[in-house]
Amino acid sequence: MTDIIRVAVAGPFTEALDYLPPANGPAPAVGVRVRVPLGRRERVGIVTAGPTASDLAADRLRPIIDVIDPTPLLDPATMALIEWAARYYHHPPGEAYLTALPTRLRRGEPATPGQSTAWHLTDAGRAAQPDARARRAPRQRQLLEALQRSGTLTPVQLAGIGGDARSVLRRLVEQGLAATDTAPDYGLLPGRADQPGAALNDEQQACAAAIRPTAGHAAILIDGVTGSGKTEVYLDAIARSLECGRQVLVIVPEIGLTPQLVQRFQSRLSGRIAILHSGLADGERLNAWLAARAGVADVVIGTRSAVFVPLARPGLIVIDEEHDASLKQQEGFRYSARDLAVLRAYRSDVPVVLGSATPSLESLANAAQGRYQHHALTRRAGHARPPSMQLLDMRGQPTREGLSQPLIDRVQSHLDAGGQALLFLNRRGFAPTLICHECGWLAECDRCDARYTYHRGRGRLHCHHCNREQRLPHHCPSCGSVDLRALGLGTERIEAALTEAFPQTPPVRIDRDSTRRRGSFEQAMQRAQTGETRLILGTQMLAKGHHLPAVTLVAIVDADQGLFGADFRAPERLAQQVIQVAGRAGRAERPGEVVIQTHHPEHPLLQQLLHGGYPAFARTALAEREAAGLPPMRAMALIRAEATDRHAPLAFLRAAVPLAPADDAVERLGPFPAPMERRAGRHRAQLMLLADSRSNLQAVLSGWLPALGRLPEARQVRWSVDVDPAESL
DNA sequence: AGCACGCCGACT
DNA sequence: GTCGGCGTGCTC
Repeated sequence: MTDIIRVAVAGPFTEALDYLPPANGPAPAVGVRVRVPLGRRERVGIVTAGPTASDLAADRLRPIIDVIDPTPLLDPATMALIEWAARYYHHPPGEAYLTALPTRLRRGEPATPGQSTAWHLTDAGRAAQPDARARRAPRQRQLLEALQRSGTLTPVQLAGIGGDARSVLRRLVEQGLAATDTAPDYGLLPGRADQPGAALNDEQQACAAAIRPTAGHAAILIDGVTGSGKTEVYLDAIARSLECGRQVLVIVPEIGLTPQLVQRFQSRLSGRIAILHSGLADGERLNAWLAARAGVADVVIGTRSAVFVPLARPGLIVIDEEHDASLKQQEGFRYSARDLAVLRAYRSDVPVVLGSATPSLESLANAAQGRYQHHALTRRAGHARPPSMQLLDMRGQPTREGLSQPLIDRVQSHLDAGGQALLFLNRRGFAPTLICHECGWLAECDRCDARYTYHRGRGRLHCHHCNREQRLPHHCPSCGSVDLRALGLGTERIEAALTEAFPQTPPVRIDRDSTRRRGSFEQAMQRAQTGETRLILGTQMLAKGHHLPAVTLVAIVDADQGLFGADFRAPERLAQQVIQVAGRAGRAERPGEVVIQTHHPEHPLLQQLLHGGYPAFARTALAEREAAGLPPMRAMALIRAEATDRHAPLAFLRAAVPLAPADDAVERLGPFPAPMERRAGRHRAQLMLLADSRSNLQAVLSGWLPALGRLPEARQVRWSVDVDPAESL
């Protein structure tokens, strides 16, 4: 038996691979990156164990090519978290390790931060008498004084001085008065702590008091209505953590990591802040990651993947908008940043805070079972009162492009009273369907089982599922009629209807189409926030975060689409959307009003929301999930398969069923075709597993999945497992 | 996932 | 006679 090193490399391997130690030099430590041969290629991998014995025949072993890191890149806790996640989500560990690393480290580049030049005075420079300086050119004098004042000058500070400071400095260096050195530059943002926080009310105080940075692990769910000041509680807890010398990790949904949020953190906290999100340049991302790992950053604000960032001195983890589906990766390594953050906090023995105005049913169930502390923030900050909510029965109502007369009247009266109105419709484009009035032909995408959405502004048909676009046909391809009509509602159409109904008050539309240009979202929001525009309409994008204090009316244009979704989570999503959008209204002095257009005013979900708000809805929804045997009461996993061939996905899943380990504790549903069977030219099917316990589910998956890859049918499909799926479509 | 090998169709 | 299509199989 030869001593080998285990190395996790990207590829379809369920385990790390065995390698001989490098020919020249000692065995690399666990946690360092190495370059290894794999087939004809060379790969970067992470050492996960060794030296140890191999089960493999010696003649199949190849040596490590070289060792990249002098010291471990990943600490044991981070490695254990990634290993655990790879097993739990049944994803190859090598891929899990590499997705946890910034691109540059993945490619094997050195783990060193950016460098910046800094200038300082030499002894000669310091010794130069003030009067001697006085004889110098004014620019030189200015820089000498600046160097004297601040000790060193960095490029950022130089930019503040202006002019061609660099060439003046070069002169000073030539004269021996100044010298350069290089210093690591992690590109961190300074916390300025120059704004006082609002005093916490008693609810916020009780909640903040429960977050004790040095008292070990606790999971705290902050269930706070919009405007109740969750962020103030986070900031209070973060500041106390920083005072204890601990780092804080804040995880936010992709869309939540806005400059405004960063600004707010900077203005309220001291210490250095690192930002981690997908929009960063490779170098910036590497710097932020290294700063977190080195303990140079005190606060790390990041999206999903930041849950894996190593921390030198972890003290607190915050997950904002914990209900948000974007915290679950939807392809490849399908991990939940929220769930992993809770596990990580537990293992690091630090508190974790989960905040939302509309907590996921998962988190509410955890709270009910005593695993999380549950803190409700029921009062809005300042004098803002909760909005009143009202259903508008659409049945039999005449409508103008989807707007009922009562809704138009409400909008008018709010505008008359000097308020702003916000209309929410979660469907962009002009209309979701284009139909031939002569023969009934529908404009359908030829790659998806879906209809084209008609975008009038662009004069095109657009499939929202595969992004295929087409010019608008002049006449029906089936019968030749020119009477093609738009059926149904989209934001463009509402915009047109509003423009006509309120000619004096031009609306601003905020959706992915209208905000495609860089900065146009901020611009539109600006117009809404300053009151320059008093009619605001849009999608999803409106529901998140931004304060619109002058909005007094919020209208949900069409609640019906969310009531009968195929996904069992559709009602939860609708409720969250309604509450989040409603939360935009009446945040200032004026009371807000929320109206919901529906053809199903008697629907229990709407009735619950209306009379008991989100908590009442959640109670009912949890009872329904319990009765139906669905998450969060039971654990779920999906096995998905897709292929260009129509029959292959179902054939694969049917072949898979008999290989499943017998276990009565795990219920199997399907296989069945996905609700939208064909998408982007691929046919899709799935098989659902439900179990009373996660460990039963895991046992079945572990005993089953390895056999699936060996099925001949597996070669015809792309298949994947999704543990705790966020969408079961 | 890559990247080879290998065994059948249309081309300089 | 080759160039190249993508089915099949392997990587420690």
